[in-house]
Amino acid sequence: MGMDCRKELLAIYELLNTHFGDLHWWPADDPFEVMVGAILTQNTAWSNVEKAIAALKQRELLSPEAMARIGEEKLAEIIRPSGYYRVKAKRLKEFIRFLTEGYCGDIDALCAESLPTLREKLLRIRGVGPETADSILLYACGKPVFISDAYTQRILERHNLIPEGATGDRIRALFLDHLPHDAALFNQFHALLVYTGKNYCRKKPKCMACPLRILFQQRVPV
DNA sequence: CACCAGGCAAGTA
DNA sequence: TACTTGCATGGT
Repeated sequence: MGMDCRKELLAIYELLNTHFGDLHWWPADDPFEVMVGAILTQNTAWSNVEKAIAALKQRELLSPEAMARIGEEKLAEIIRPSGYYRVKAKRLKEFIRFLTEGYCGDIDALCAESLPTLREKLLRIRGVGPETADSILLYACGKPVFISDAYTQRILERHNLIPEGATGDRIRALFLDHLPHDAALFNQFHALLVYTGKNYCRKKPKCMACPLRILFQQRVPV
């Protein structure tokens, strides 16, 4: 990334935002659904998560109280379409225990915590890593955090904006250090990067044909 | 058929 | 610290 990081990042944002418009993410009816979705979508296509969410809704299990009551094995079968269903049932249970024991299942009480405190607490839960924690913080609680994910890394690497193999922490710090801490900005920025990232394949050769290559190189110095 | 998807934890060296 | 592996369904 060049010397004026802020300008380059904002240039990318403006470019994508103008091109794709407001994507209004996260797709969910309420904050608890965001939290569940954040766990279910780990390394999984969102279309599969939708099936699991629908199954939970149909059984009226999409609340902290209901999900606390149901058995882990039973829960696993219901979320089966989302993949890794035994692991994810355990992770959901861990999260519910955290929410119940720490906040009596009260989402507002959870979100009332300060950003740094809540982030640390979320990261201590088995099954909640940086991306899941940040997704919950931003999209469920409205906290101003930037979410770094596989797409963010791939896009920035592919356009030589960051060195190869940069960690998620470094990438997140890049955005946090150079952009205003604005939840609305981070919300839309991450949405745009995920939306854009779907056009990128893992391996470079194929990706070089991606339609957004031109778009980036017109405006973004490398 | 192969490859991939909005990760994470546990094990190994 | 820095890799490797298991976890699993569903779409292209």
